Amino acid sequence: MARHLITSAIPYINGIKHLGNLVGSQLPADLFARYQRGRGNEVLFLCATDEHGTPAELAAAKAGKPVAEYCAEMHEVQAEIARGFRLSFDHFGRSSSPQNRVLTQHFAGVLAERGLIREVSEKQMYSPTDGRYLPDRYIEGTCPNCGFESARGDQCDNCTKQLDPVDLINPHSTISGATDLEMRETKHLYLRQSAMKDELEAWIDSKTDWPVLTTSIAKKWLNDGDGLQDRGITRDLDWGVPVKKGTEDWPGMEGKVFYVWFDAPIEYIACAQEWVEAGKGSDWERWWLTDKGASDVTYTQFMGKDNVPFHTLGFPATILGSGEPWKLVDYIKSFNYLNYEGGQFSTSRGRGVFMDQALAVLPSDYWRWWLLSHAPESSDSEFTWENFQASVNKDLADVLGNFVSRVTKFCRSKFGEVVPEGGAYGEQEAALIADLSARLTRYQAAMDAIEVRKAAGELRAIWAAGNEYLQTAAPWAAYKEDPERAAAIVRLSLNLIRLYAVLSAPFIPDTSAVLKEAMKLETLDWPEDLAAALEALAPGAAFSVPENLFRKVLDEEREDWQARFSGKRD
RNA sequence: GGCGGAGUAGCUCAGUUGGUUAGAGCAGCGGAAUCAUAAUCCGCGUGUCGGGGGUUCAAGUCCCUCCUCCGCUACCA
Repeated sequence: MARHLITSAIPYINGIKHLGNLVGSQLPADLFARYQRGRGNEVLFLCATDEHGTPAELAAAKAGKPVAEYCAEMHEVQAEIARGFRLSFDHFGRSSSPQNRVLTQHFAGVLAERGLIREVSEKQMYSPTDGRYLPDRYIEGTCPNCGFESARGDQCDNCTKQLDPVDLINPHSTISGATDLEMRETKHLYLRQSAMKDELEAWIDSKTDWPVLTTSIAKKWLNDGDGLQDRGITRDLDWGVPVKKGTEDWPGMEGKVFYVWFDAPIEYIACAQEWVEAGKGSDWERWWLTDKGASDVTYTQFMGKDNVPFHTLGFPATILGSGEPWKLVDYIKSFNYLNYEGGQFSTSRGRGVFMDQALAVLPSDYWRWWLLSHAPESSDSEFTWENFQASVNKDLADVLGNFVSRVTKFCRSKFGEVVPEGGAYGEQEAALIADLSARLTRYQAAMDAIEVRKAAGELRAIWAAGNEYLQTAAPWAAYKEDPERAAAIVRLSLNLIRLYAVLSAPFIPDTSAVLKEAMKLETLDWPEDLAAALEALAPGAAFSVPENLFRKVLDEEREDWQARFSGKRD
């Protein structure tokens, strides 16, 4: 039995994520986790909230709450929404956990011992009014290049010139508007990624099967300009993991915390510890330490393209630099962005559909199906309400839902709610089984390779094959001349429903559960032999006709939602 | 500006290492069927493969150039 460690990029704590965020990491990760479990493999699927950093502090302040309290509440909000989307995390942790604090400090200590951390004294913009150092993007002023008045400290949005906050004319804090900004000398720790450039590059070069999106971004950072740069891993903030060298204090670093991008990936490991702490598992080391049983683990990470540099370079530098036997990622699946109705999803402007809103409008399976079957794998893709309506109505209601409906209702009217006896599978059935066997092989190959859209296409074709078969076999016609023949056709068709319950589970778990219930199945065993799988439901077995699996999205609803989500969420 | 991704049928997208008449789903048109959520099934595509130039017996696929969209650009995460 293969063992799969699967992690999704951890969503930031300050608010509810939109569908683009969902389809870029958590949802495909869940698809893969469910598939691997379905195949009978051992899976540890982890995710968490990323809770540290300036935006969390500011969001808490805006909400008028202590940051720890704010994060605890928002974590629960995100966890509830994740449950709503049926994201099957084995544990949904928190980067602010005690486990992550200890582990982050441990890594910093080990890296320091191995000479991979250097101290740098630098000047940072400080705002006495705000009582904090300001990251570049929280400073605005007039662009010295083009005169644009709302240029940010890192880059001018008007002329795109890259800036340093000190270049700005009349700089002010975007938090308070304060203009009494001053440069202060402060000391920070840098991870010497440059010293590991060759090792990282060799490792990346060995990953010839990774998506080009992943490797091209990694190589760009490795070779851009002067090559891979060292990265600051500490910040002058209150909220975060206090800087320590293992368990020892770090002279000169009092009052500072680690940078979120240092501690966030480490949470992947800490989350496994939290999983044990929560009583859900007993041995995290066999997933994470190669000398404690993790050498046979396949580790797959899922993320949006903006996260790629940190997962291909930063976190591996931490792992490799430690010299300890931590499990390194085997495959990085990265995604492009999902756009919304001709533009971008916008958290700040409330443009697009957010996870909580999506669930309020339709059951999660509708969203899971559309998002996964349109996953932005090769390029950015686009959500439109018209496409969404057409796709879910056709694929879910017409192709899958109606198949289940016509088969179960026909059987009930002619044979009762029981798998009919009599007749035998013949040529048409053999042809169907051959066709489905080929499709199943392709479906599995696509899922193994995490080719999400291709897998969705194969699954849809498997559903459609049921309708094609039924149309050709025409049990309603056969019944008049040869009821036994009709019985065999219906028996096979009912077995198809059982097959669909199994194969569809990774994409649409709730619907799969409804079918499992209706067919009165004990388990959802993956079909190793298709011919045998289509005789699993024996003559005489009882079933029940389920309610229609999917209702259709109406034109009026679509228009209503189109208007409601075009901007400004309450 | 630099780097990366993309530009293929009305729409959403496939198109391995260049190789026969460029594909799928949806929409549209025609037909069949009537078990079913008017749901299904079958048939129907002359598309300057963003523009131009080049290499080649052969290019959507390789090279050059230009145009458009998107992302990243290291202190947002």
